[in-house]
Order: sequence, then structure tokens, then C-alpha cells
Amino acid sequence: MEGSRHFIEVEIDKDLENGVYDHVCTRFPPEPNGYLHVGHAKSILLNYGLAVEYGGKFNMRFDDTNPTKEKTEFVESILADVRWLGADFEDRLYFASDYFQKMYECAVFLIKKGKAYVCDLSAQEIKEYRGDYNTPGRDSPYRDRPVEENLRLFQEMKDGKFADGERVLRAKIDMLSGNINMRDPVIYRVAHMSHHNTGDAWCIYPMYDFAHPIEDAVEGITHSICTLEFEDHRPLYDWVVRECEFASPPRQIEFAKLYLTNVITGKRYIKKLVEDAVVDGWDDPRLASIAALRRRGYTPESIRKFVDMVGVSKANSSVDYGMLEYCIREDLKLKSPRMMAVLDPVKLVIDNYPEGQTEMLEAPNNLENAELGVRSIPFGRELYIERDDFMEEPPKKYFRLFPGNEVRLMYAYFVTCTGCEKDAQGNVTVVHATYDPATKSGSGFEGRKVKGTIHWVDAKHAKQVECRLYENIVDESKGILDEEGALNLNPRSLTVLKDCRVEPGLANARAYDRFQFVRNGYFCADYKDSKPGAPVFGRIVELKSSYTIPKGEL
RNA sequence: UGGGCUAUAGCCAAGCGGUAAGGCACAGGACUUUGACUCCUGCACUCGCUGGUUCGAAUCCAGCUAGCCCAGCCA
Repeated sequence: MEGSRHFIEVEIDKDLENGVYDHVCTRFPPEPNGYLHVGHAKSILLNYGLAVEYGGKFNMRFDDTNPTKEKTEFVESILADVRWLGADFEDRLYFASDYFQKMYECAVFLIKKGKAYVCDLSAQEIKEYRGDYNTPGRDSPYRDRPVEENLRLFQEMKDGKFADGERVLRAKIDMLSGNINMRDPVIYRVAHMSHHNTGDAWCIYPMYDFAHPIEDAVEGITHSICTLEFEDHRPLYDWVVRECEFASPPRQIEFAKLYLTNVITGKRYIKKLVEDAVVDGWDDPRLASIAALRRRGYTPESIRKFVDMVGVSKANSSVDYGMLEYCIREDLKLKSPRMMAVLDPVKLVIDNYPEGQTEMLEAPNNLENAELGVRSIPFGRELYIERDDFMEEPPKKYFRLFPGNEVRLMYAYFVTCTGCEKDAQGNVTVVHATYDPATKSGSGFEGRKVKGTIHWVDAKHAKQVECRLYENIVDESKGILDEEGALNLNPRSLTVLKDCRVEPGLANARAYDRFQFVRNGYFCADYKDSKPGAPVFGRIVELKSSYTIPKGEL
């Protein structure tokens, strides 16, 4: 498709050419400790995409080596999100915990090779012995323990003879390494705790650095793609697969995480927002979780497009939120019916239209895609139009309603504004106009043209719904938690309530699952007229009452 | 201060010694039964900086600068 290939593809090509591998196998290995957000979508689709591109396999695997942080709730939600995104792992759903026995055997193997030892130092002592960026590490006094003793002690660790933290198994590498990960890292710890998958079968659990390469190797992963912060771990990754003597070991390649502007992705923040009920869950429309995007009406296709557009590199970056919005507009513009809705209504009375009369007009559901059919909409003497589609004293280049000006009511007639009524405060309450029956939509009228077209709903038949406009919760100026950790919402994230009226008969219309298109197609992202000067952060809309999009559905 | 990584437009991002792709955003114009869409047009004489090599450098070399990651028995 794209002309250029990103660096991971280049690396894989090289491996294939050099015969390092004769196939490609990738995986998405989240720890089930939270919900997925857009950033994860990049990783999922990157891994899945590479497998598809190279005719290989893509595995789904939960990296559940630390029972203290993992919950089944999260494996369910992660699975749902991955499936929804269309990353098909077929029947290859794995858990790192399924390999605990294998990992244990690897550890024993390393001990026998003299490459691992049981260390009695406390966590604090290990930290001290490890040194720091400027201070070389010192060998643990237990480093040269005889193999037999290590074997016995490790067995005892497994058998539950020791309390949490009492002993660990360490890889014997290099206490002088500039890379602190190589200073005899802990590879097994004791944790007397039930695991969501293995229950109480184990009381020792492998550390990520030891477990992950083994997981990859066992599954026959070729390219283990992870994010930049693991670059320093690669030497250790390589050490593990080498010392464990795996044939055709996997290779780790790192890429830069996806950050989006104007959204919060930090688990800590989101957790706080959920707990404090500032948002109504991990799928609150203001968050950038996969579940939230889904709830807002983003399609998997739009997210795939977004991830493709963003690209893959090793440079830390933050992608403009506008790009995500572009992708959903692009995806939906031909797929979605486009209905009319009025968010901030003001009444329009057509004085020369017969009182009490209602006529049905035919409106295409999508001007650019006739396959979506047509609908009948009522038209009468009294309508609602958007408040800012009328101005008593229009500025230059204003083509909508103002006294004396003629506009087209979409799918209906031309109307000429004759004036307005105002309340005591000077707010416009009613706009008056006359219509020209000859200009009926579809009649082929060509007599004259108008510069503006506005949308409307029939007052008598329109349904009134509560419509909430949100802005994304933004993370500017040090985020939403202040130094004390207190919740401190950015004022820009305040919810705005507006009166919204929509065409009748749309309760079942799919359009409302795709509410970006409520306002003539581009309500969500392109409703630029509100709050002049305020930044529009992909403002989103949630239709309440009978139009509520059920949580968790779709 | 040690190790690792990164630097190309407002934001992503190609480029890999032969004279700066593409997209988003933005601006102008055409078209328009959505001020949308679509369609044109414009938008880096320059690639973090400074030197060097070369007929020729974003690409190679050297030195600097800035940013990110690392001292969990987290992942």
C-alpha cells in the first residue's frame, strides 16, 4: 500500500533475507492490569499487521507474571478490544502463566550452568549492592554459592519454605555493567499470593525480564516488538534466550509509543477519575480508551487508518488529535446516514405557510451515497433552526439568515428572512421568514441561487433530547492532578448542556450510534461555530434519554 | 555523573552520497441542496548546532547541544 516501509519492516526483511528466520510470528502481550487505550491499538495493529503482511501468525498473550496487579476483569476487556479492532489471533490465546513450569525448568537449567544463584540479600541490600549510574555494583556474598546449594534453595523457594522477600533467584551476569539491568537481575521472587490463572499452584513468580523472552521463545515468536523503554533490557533478553539455549531465538525490536495530544492516557489519572466518578467509567466518552472510542462511535476501520497514518519510528512524539478525528470522518462519511439535528434551537416561523399544515418531504440519507436510501421528514409552518444560523446584523461573508436574505432550507424550500422577535433581554426568540413554493427541493427549480443552506427540524414533530457536549479531558499544565494529588479539572473540560432537537423517527436510526454525524454529518468534529475562540478538542456529543448509547454495547 | 536511544515544517513521517515524498493542520481559490465533502493552489533554498571528508552531504566522520528512558523482589 504505502510507498515506504518503516524500520521494523526493514529489519524483518533483513532477517528473512539473511535466513535468520523463514517466517514471521508476532504477538501482543499486555499485562491484564487496566484498560487498553489508543496507544495499545498501535501496538496491536502493528503486530497483527506485520503477521498478515508476512503471511505469519499473530498471538494474543497475557503477560500475567505478577499476581499482585492482575485481574480477570481486565483480561475480558482487553480481549474484547483486541477482537473489536480486528486483530485476529484465531485460537492462539495464551497466558504467560501457562508457562510457569517451563520457566521454572529454565531457571533450574541456568542454575546448573552456574548462571543463576539464590541470593539471601534483602531488597534493600540488593539495591545497595547494585550501585547506581556512577557507582559500579558489588558482588553479592551469595554469588558463588555452589550449584547444589542453589538447586536445593530454589527448590525450597518453590516449596514455600521462605517468606515473601526472603530469597530471590538472580541471574549471574555482570555487576560492573554500565547497564544496570545486567547487574545480576532478580529473575524469580517469592510471593505467597493466589494467581488469577494458576491459583495457589505457585508461590514463586518469574520477573518480566526472565519470563518474557521465554514466553516468546516457547511460542516461536520471531519478532518481539515492544516500546522504547525496554531498549535497555534487550541485552538481558538476548542473554536469557542464549543461556537457556533456545534454538532460533526471538529478537526484540523497540518502537516509540503513540501519544495523542489533548487526551489523558495515564492509568493513574484515569483510575482517579473513575474512582471519583468524574467520568462514568473506563469507557467514558472523554477518555481515549479503546472502549471509550468505541462508545463514541469510532469504528475499528477508523482506528486502523489512524494507526497506519501515524507510522512507526523511534522518535518520541505526540500525534495531533485532529488526525484521529480526520480518520473517523473519512471512514464514516460514505457509510453513515446524515440526519439533521438542531443543537441550540431558535424558532423559525414561515408566515406565508398555511397554519396547521404538515407536508412530508423526501430527504436522501447520504447525498454522496444513494445506497443509504431516503427518508420522509415532516415540514410545517414552525421549525427550529440553529440559533447561530440567524444574525440580525450579519458580518461580511455571512450567508445564512438575516433580514432580507434568502437561504435554502435543506431538502425543503428557499426562505427569505423578514425579521425577528426578541425578549426583554434582547435575545432572539423567533425568526420570521416567508417561503417560495416554487423552490421546493427536487422540483428542479433553477430560477435563482442562494449562497446559504441551513438545516432545520419541524417544531411540531421534532423530538427534544438532552444533548451533552463534552470536551476531552485535557492534560495541560501538569495534568489534572495537582501536586497533592487532588483532582483539579481543567476548566476547559466542563460539560456543556444544550437543548437539542432532532428529526422524529430516528430513535432506531443507526445514525445515533455514529453521532459524529448527527449535525449534518460533521457535528462532532466540525462544529466550529460554538464558543468562538475556544479550542475545539474533538468535542464529542452524547445523546441522552432514548438515544443513549448503552455502555459496553457494540 | 554511567549506560541506552532520539533529533527532517505547527503535528506525524519518508529519505540511507546525486540536490527535501506523503498525510494531518493551516491559508487562498473553484464547486456545492451541509460554510461539509470533492477539486485545484500555497505551505522546509533546508534537515538540532559547528566543523570536516567529497565534484556533490539530511545522508559519511568528528565535536557539541537538546529531549526521552534506566538504579522494582513492576511490566
